Amino acid sequence: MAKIQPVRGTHDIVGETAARHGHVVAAARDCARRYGFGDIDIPIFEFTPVFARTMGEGSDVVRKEMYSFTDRGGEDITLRPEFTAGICRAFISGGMQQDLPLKFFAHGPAFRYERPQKGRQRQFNQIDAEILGVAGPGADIEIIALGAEILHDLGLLDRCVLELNTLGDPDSRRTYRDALVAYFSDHKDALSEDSIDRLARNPLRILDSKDEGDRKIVRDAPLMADFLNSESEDFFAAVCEGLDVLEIAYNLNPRLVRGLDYYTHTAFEFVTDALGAQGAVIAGGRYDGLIEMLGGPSTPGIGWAGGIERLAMLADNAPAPERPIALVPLGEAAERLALKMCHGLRRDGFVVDMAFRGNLSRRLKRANKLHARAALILGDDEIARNMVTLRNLDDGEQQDVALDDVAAHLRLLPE
RNA sequence: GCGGGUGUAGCUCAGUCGGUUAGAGCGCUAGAUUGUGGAUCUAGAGGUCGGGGGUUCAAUUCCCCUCACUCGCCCCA
Repeated sequence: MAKIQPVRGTHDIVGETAARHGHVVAAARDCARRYGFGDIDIPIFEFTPVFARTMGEGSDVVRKEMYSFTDRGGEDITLRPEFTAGICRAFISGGMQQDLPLKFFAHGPAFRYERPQKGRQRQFNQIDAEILGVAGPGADIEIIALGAEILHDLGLLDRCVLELNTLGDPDSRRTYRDALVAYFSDHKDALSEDSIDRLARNPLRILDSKDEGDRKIVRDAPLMADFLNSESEDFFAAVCEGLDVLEIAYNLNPRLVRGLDYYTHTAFEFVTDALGAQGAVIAGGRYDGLIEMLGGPSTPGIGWAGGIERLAMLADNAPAPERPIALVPLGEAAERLALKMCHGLRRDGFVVDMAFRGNLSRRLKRANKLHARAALILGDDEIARNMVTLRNLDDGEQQDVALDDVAAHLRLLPE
């Protein structure tokens, strides 16, 4: 390591990027709040089984992407690769059964050991929403509507497509899975190497293969729709009907499957073609058996996660930062007075910048670089008259303002 | 984990068919302007040419390895 470097797949988020990330989180949380979701903040690491058991021992995430380690007390710990399992664990440990239904919004970093690409880092940030304790399709409709509304608020909804599918209840899923295994086993010699591997581990995934040969075989594969029992069928119909009422467009995609074991019924992805291979910006589904898997009371759940980096790359409607007022003291007496004035104006709610050093010219240059609306120039002349020079930096107009009237005059300035 | 591309100043990039002190634009610093920013002009700072090894009289340039980014696969947010 000649030059000090960030660890592979990690990024420093500063400046414009930080503003965009902040905007995505703020917009999402604000929207979630209007939908009645409360904030939850969970640990960044958990005992490894929390993720290993729920996501599935056969899933890629568990098999090769987890940041797991033994801590100094000998505990087997994993940095969270997602939020859902941790939130369900929190639900169980916190004894929250009596408060059902619960609606949670969370955001923060997650970790997966993968090969980095644009929109895919090893430490990445997610927004996350979960509804616990609602068995009916109302939760599915609301959670998808929330995702759509956040995309709308970010100005991205018309650049995304909602892909929708159902995996049915566990019974339906199991019979379908068996049928798929039977079908693909008959065509095993024509399948790609990857898909032969999937056949053993996660046969549903073959439906999603990009391999040309696989696609041909998939074309005639049995369809989930034909294996849904009537309850699952009715459930999915109700979800679709709700989305129709809300005029949320969706694309029924029978090949949309999820890689994690805990999903049942509704599965969905908001995808974009603007990010290359990493098209999913918000994705999730129903996971009715998950909490039980963790040893909790049988409790239905549904949720989604969104990639903040991906959303931030697309969303260009972040509000411009508020333009500051530059305070420019000249001389020692002025420094002291300005220090106090600066504090007072900030307490009054103004965004105020006071450079730590420099003459008038330098400080005005800095003010200009910060895109300040105005400068308050305070020198011996002004102090003698109990005034301050207020310079509008957009048009160069200057006026003398009494020290006591500064706030009032600043309020009259255009943004 | 597999395959392809890229890596030269803070940023965006030229360039060297192997040969003295490696360039530009933008940005940065200072001055013209010791109390007036943006524009202009002048000057300056800033590079072990991603890192390590090899070939050679000589490597930023050729070869090997490695690291990082990037595109696709895999997987996923």
